[in-house]
Amino acid sequence: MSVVAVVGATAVGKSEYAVNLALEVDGEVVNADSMQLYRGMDIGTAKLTEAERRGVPHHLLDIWPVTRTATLAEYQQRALAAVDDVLGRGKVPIVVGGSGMYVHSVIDRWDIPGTDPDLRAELEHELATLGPEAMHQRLAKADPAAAIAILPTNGRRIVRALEVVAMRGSFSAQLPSFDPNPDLRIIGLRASRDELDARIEQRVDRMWERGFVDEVRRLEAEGLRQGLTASRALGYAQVLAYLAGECTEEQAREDTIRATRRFARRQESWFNRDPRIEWTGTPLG
RNA sequence: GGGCAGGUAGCUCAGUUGGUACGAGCGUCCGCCUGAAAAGCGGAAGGUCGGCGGUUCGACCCCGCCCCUGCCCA
Repeated sequence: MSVVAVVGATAVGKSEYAVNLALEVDGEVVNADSMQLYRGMDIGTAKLTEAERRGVPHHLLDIWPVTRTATLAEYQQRALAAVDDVLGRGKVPIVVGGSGMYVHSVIDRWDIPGTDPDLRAELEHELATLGPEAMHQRLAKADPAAAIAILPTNGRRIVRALEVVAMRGSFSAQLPSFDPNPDLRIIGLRASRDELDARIEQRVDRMWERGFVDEVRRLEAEGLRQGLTASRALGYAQVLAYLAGECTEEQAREDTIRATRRFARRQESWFNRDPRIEWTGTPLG
């Protein structure tokens, strides 16, 4: 095997599974979790501690400050470099994460158009003033196929489509292709709904026990609130709301559990589409 | 014991001057996803409108009694 990916819903046990696998096959972990990319976001992202990594090298953890806006193009570039580096040393890259798109950007080597900050800002502004319908109509003229694939209510995706149209002339709205690559194995971890929900609740409780609120407070001082991507992370967004006096701490905790559950459902529905995934139950632990 | 407010979807609440519940948000379920994705978005399922009786052609909306909740007065 040349590349392995470990995917699945949050809190299902991917990180631990990956370490075991790495020890078994002489592999190294390449992170594909969009939020573990951020420095200082440890408790809330359930980042493995140094000890828990048991000597297995982990790549792409803590590479960005919380103020940095994540871009998939940049992540992909670094992740592919990490994968190639691991392969070059004769080890097995194990791509681990619950961010479906991040995982696929690596294992399927998508061609990503990148982003133009000025153009993006302009389109965002137009979206705010004109509304999504008007923007959707414009997209319909520029790239009819894209307009059909994107709902008129989904402002964010309309903006991105218009951005790509401006940069590349068209936004090919095609379904992601799952190339069957014999050198690639994708392992999907899965647990029953009840078990997963219980694990999520446990994880959030443990976050609080370990001082999650203080972690958020610390990151807030480092500019977390201004970070476009990081400030929206599960748990962090809720605690920021609490710190701003918008809700009680207990509400923040409950909201975090709820939002995480919802996220897990979305992850399941995302990964269910990929026929290459070899599903397996969670190993005990 | 008396007064007031309220009992409508799993939760919080709208609503109908009596004519098939127009519901909303949240939750739940299902799905989308070409990249800010732990984000964004779409669809669906859920209601004997507290109970019983009465008035009426017809009541969730009117009347009576009862039950429950909260507040106030004794």
